[in-house]
Amino acid sequence: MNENKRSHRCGELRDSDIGKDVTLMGWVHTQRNLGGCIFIDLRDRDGVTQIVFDPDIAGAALGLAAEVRGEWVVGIKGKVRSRGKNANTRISTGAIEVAATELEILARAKPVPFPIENEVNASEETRLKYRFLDLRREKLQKNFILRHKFNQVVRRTLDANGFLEVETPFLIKSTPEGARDYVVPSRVHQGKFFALPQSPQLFKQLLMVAGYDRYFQITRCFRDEDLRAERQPEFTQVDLEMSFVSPEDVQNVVEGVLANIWKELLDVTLPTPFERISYDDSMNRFGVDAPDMRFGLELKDLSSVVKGCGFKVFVDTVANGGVVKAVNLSGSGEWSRKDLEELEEVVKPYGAKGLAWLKIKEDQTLQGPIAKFFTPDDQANLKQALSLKVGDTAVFVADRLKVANAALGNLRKHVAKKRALVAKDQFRFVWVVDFPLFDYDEEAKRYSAAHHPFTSPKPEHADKMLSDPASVKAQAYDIVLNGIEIGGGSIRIHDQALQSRMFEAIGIGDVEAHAKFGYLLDAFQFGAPPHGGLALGVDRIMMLICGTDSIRDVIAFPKTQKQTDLMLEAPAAIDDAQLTELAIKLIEAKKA
RNA sequence: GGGGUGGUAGUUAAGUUGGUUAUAACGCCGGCCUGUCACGCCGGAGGCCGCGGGUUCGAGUCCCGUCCACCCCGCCA
Repeated sequence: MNENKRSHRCGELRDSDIGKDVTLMGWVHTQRNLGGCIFIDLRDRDGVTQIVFDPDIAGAALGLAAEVRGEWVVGIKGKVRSRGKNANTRISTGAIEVAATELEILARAKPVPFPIENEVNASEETRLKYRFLDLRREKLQKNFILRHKFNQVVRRTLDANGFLEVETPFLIKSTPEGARDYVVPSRVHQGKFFALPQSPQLFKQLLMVAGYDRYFQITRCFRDEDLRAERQPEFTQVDLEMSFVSPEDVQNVVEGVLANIWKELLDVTLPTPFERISYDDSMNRFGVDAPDMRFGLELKDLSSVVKGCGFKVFVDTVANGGVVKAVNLSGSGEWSRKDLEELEEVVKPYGAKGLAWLKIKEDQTLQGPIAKFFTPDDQANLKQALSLKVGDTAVFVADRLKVANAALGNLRKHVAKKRALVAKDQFRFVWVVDFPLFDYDEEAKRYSAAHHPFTSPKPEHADKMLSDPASVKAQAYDIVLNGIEIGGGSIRIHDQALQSRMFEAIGIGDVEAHAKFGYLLDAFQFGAPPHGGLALGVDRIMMLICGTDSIRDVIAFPKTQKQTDLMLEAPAAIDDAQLTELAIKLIEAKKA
């Protein structure tokens, strides 16, 4: 075994290989010493093969095999033979075993802190500290094999569509809008800082100006915001941009990419084109801008129905400009008082002050704490508006529109999950289109860009940008899968005058705009083609493909919720010499 | 920044109204065992009960603070 060469991988041998002399190398998954003979399950990322050390043929290797422990790295030579009726049907190589004649210990291993098995027993903390061991688990290896394939399909498909892969810089300039930037000090220019890109947005637009029509990149983006189960401080996007296109052109390309991915990774044929829903419809019917349309439980606005009823909370809310929205929970089973109290807890984090409910009794009358406030006429109207039948339960939130939508929109997702209303392996893609161009920032008392400030308004709305910003729709679109936003994009502004008007609308003056984005505005003076694009969130898509709830299962070396790396113990202090070189002095440095 | 859940042996967990020597499983170490595949059987070692205070005759258990992990809200153009 001097050459360190394998003849096969550990998932490869079949009964057609019986009789062959083979060399396998890998990790000792388990060792079973029966006294006379010893079995070793040898593992690599390809699979597991049973090695048997038979005293009749193993010779000196038998004694060595007795010493071997879990996760040692070994090489073995031997002959493939049938396991006959001892075959193991649970592994791909189960029909055969290798009768070893030689064993070489390539690396010993300390006892591992947790077993290398698919069923995760160890805590997240332990797993992250020993990430290189966690990554040995078959489940994670499968995820990263799929992620590799994802990248291959993206590159192949976009290449076939005439896209060029171009790399853009990581050390760039901090921008005022958007998320918090990660910042890198400059040694050469003391007191000045680079920022890491939140996305390659401006570069891809400059590439369009440069004539590199149809650009793409699979690239890292950095945002210094707090984490969630589906959010990491550095994450990966498939970023793409095209010139001389409509939103539909971009959407077609993206549908083609996603269809190829689902076909090749999951053998699922996606029906195209995907469904489309307007932002307004999505908010009205589902309460959120990323609707999960795999199940019903749609929201209904009952403001006009209840504005004259006897329930003061509803009446006052509507009179003060709020809304009363409701969801008929029919089709999700019986709801006890205790269940409904739990739902109230679901809704509270979104600012809802309470969750009213009504049930329809056998005799068609309403039951519930608020039932007495409704006249027979009101009751009839409610029943009709919510399509309430005997046995149904409806829940109500009365609040500002934003709160009512968020509360009930997330409640319906919660109910669907809890009551298992969604069939497994269902993929419902939908385009959400006609987003508003602006958001009103209630704290700053001004409008800000809903998507980003380079998003083009719908042409017919462009003249209302300053006079009636709230009504302006953007040529912006998100792609949503099963209620999760997996990508978004827009047609961009390519006209310098329009771009200036956009900055004006969001309160960025000429001077500031030129200071921050001068290079883009300059570029627009030298022949900018109409262009648009989109970015896909690779990590979130991989979560859905791999069927996991944690983004850490699809990122090889992820960070904790507090943005640390438990394996590297990063971030870490740097020494004084480095600080001096950067001309940085720490103030009130929190002791690590 | 706020809310919630958790932290006890290498790992995962149990630990009663505060009360003698803190349990179990897996793993680890030693012994036996020739068809196992979660091998089996016998024996053994292994503890800063996250950390720091406090209450108490006495704290894994009660109180205060703090650190870490996870989930959620805010935040994420």
